[in-house]
Amino acid sequence: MQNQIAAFLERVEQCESLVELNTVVAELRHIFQVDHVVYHSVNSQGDPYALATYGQDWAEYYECEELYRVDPVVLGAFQRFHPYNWKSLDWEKKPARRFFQEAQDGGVGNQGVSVPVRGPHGEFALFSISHTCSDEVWARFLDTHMPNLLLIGHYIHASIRALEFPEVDGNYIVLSPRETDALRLLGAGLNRGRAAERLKISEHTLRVYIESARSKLNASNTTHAVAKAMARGLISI
Amino acid sequence: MQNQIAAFLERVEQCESLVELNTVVAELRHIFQVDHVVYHSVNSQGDPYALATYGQDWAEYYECEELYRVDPVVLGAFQRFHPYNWKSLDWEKKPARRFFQEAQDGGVGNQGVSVPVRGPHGEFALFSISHTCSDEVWARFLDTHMPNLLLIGHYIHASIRALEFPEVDGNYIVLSPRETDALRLLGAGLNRGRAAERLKISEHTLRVYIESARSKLNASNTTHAVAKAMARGLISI
DNA sequence: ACCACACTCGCTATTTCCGGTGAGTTTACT
DNA sequence: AGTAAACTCACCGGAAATAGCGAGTGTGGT
Repeated sequence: MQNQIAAFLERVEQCESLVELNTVVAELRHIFQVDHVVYHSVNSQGDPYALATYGQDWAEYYECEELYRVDPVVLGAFQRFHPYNWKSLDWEKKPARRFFQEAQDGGVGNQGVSVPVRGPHGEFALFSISHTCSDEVWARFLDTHMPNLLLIGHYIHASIRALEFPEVDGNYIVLSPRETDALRLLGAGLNRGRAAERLKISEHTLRVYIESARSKLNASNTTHAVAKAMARGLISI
Repeated sequence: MQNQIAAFLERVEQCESLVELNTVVAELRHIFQVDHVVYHSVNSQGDPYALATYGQDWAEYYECEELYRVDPVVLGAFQRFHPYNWKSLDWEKKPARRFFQEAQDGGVGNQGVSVPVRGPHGEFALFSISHTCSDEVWARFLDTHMPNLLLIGHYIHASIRALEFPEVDGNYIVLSPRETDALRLLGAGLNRGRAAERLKISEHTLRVYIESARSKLNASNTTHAVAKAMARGLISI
């Protein structure tokens, strides 16, 4: 089994198109003997991408009704780090119960597990597996495969990133150390006065850095500059 | 070997204190037969945490001189997702070359690999392993252990989170749709007037959203709020 | 039925930021 | 050895954001 998974990861890594990736990922159903496998970006914008083995009816219904706003799996993803069993989520609320029923009818299955995947540039995606079985069988499955799921989710994400951004270094922007310092402190909530104090320079000098960073980043104001710098991975707060 | 690693992951998961975790992680040196193992949070705020087997001299020097500002390993981490070989970084610039030399003298080793780890709440950490050996030997090591390193980094992070925040749901932040809209537009460079126009609401109403988002995020100003929201994956520009 | 919260609107004073114009020293690449 | 870029400092007027006081509606959960 572990060999099968290692081979699968390698295949994912070597995919040369999203279509190919799609078919490779769908094969996981056979490897794990489960009903469905899903990878989709949760992020509101950027690269909306979904790759699912669900029936088209359910997928379309989910999309049209914007069920991600109600789906406990998605909502729970924001606060979790490790792969989590769907059973551990809060299904008590009325909309959640309704959603669960509809998902069942849509063929999703009564058991599921999801892996949150966070990338640079704020990408956020979910890799999930769902199945129909008893709690005991499912618990055993999770016990064996939690680490594998984490790996698979990350490898799929990495592959998609590689396919979508082949030339990462094409439009590189380099901020000087002082510019970086300035944006980092501003992003951390300091105003110009305090940031200048912290860097032991005059506020005027600090302003020069902000403005040069702003012009490099083609940003219209400080907030924009900080946001762009974060999105490009030039700073982190 | 894979059994050893599975056992290690389990031990990490069951650690009941940071001290214990520290010793457990240090044992990785023996499992992998490498010089050093490091886990440290890169984030400026939140929970500055470091766990390293480096000599104290180097660690203190690094800290005092703020070498993270120059360290290509840290700078490269911001835009990477997958574990990356230190050799793949840009060591051409003068400060980088100097840093490399100093790190060598500090006993870090000439080879290394790092795993970026991103959590909810905007945590960002690096798990790294360094060693002294030839490129060929190192390449073989990476070939075998890349997936393991990813797992280990994530499990350590999860363990630290569990120890530091036993009550995960205490400090979770949810922005309302309008608050999200507001921060996204501000992060995209619009000023309040234009953002309000875009959302077809009065500027005053927009201001209310900004302030409620600011208070939820515990941010001192708009820039801070946008930065925090981005770091947490609540918005993306 | 009530409470909490999301959504919508307005005014004023104070603080902070933006844009434009300067100049001088040191460091680094070619 | 020359050029480019980073780093440091200063002034001023106008634009924008923050802080402080408000009020009213609609929805969802206990």
